[in-house]
Amino acid sequence: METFSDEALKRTHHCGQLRSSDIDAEVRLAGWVRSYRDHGGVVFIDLRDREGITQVVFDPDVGGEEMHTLARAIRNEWVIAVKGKVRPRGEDRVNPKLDTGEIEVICDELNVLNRAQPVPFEPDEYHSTSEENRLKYRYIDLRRTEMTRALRLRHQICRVMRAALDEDGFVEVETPFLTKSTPEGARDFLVPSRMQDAAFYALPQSPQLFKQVLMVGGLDRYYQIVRCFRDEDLRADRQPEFTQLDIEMSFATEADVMDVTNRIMRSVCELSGKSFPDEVPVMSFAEAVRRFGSDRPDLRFGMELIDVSDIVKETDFGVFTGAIDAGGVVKCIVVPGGAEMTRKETDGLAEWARGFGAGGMAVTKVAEGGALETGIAKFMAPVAAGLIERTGARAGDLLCFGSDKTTIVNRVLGELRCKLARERGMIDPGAMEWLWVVDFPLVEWNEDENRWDSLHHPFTAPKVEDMDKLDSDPGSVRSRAYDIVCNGLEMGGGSIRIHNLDVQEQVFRLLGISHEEARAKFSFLLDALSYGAPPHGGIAFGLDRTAMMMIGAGSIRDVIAFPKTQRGVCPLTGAPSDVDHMQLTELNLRIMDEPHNQ
RNA sequence: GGGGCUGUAGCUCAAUUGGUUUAGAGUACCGGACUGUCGAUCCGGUGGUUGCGGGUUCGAAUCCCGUCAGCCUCGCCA
Repeated sequence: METFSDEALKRTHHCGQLRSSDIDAEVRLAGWVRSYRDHGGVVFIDLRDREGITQVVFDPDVGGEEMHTLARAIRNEWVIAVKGKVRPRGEDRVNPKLDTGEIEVICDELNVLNRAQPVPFEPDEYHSTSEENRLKYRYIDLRRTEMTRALRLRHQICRVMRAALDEDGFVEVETPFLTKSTPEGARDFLVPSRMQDAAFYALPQSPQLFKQVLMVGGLDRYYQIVRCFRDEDLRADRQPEFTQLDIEMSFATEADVMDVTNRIMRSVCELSGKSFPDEVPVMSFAEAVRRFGSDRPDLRFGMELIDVSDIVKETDFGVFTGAIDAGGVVKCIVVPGGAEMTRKETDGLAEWARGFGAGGMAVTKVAEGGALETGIAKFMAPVAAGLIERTGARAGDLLCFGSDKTTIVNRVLGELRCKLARERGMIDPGAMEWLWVVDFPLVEWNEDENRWDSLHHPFTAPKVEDMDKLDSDPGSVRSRAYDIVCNGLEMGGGSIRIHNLDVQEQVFRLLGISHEEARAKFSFLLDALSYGAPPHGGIAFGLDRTAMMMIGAGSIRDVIAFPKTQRGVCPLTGAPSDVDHMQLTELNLRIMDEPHNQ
């Protein structure tokens, strides 16, 4: 083991700090060896810490033979501490790639703090490796400036969020992780109780009920940067544990929550050098779905969905007329310059559309003079002029049609416009298009279970003016929910909550939750509502997604220090793993089907 | 659970589409040379169950089947 004095660790500067103005200063640096260049006589080492890189020179004439011999043995990723003098490099030796490139440190005292085995990959900008390796050796991956930058920006984001909320009188309160399983929503992670046989805690999917109880408790304004847990399949933007900025406020309306949110996101964007509008546009759910086929529309490009049902029903094209007769719609999008797509490509769209439950994808191209050609051109010929006028399509454009039930058409064309925008380079990489989506339906019909499900959650308040339809026409009742969307990603969502016990019980009835079930699952909330609950509402943001967007990362794994793989495995620790038999016994648990998991 | 892509030295990739290749190169690592490099350079060397298991074939990294892992995605995620 290497020995060194405490003095060796007393850094005077970090590795990204020294400049020409520091020349002749006596300094101590410590860090990791990024590369070494041994010239036999003089040795150069690039020393890296989280702040940057400084070149250190080992010259036997300055530091002595013993130091020089030790310096020659140094390898990549060893941890060393040096003492020396800052000196200029001379004009022809300046390294413009480094912030510290005008100077170097000529070492007179070298301490090897720790050696390193050859690393599985080198954490510099010239090498890459599989994400699997990066996660397994995360401690090496984290040395990369890109990762350091991501984690530090994430920290800054949290900091400005806290600052903005603190300024507005919000109080950060912690809520339990060992809590009660909730009936709806995602699958819970369960934690067996040792003290109570056959009883389980659940890790919270969100602190929803606790924050409402805090409002009843008079906290008035609460927030928390908090971990949430959902046992569902993973995606690029979904981890089984993820972080939310969770907010709740009393005596608040939709506008109040949206104001606070806008202020926070503006600070976060300012910090990250991203744009945030003075006024965030607000769009109803119905309009978003009608025009963009999505409740989280990406406004960085056009290609809106255009209803052409009334035009094409005059044709003899059975696919369209059949869909309309069955109560569906025909809509289309105009792909600018899309006529250049090949037959193979447009056929590929039809195949792709089937993946979303559509029968296919009809296309046709706009030629010079407004004529249609290829695809379904001959069927559309009689209404070509009407289509051109309605859609505003120009020569060289491609028309893509969806015909089916309204929900399927919106879905397919909504996905299609995003896919084409991506693939055809129609997205300005620097654009940030923020949007509030409001007036969501309170419930949606669940075909499989034959019942109404909450769109948001069961505690979302219905709009006062729609209350009278709660029993007669639940599907048309709008809720007091709102989502904030950026570039087609849902960044956060919330609602004004139900604060009245009668209304809450009415909504439970609508959702098919019996009085007994409601008492069993949420008696604490129902009791709380009956003891003087103030009107209140709030919102929750995906912090990981926010950080991902601000850093421009492709996956939330890049802004999480220790993320899990798609199968929920942590490559670093190997979790999840089997446990000692004694631990199971203590919990009164037995593995039922051992081979199932092998 | 379904669909797609990927898997070859520690790492990043080749291997003329089944055939003189003992599966190569760069980098890392080991040894040597070198007092101004900066992704140092030069010389030499170690390093392989081609993810794993079957099969087809005179012959498989290459074709087929199965399986495992990673990524993307549908379902799922109030």
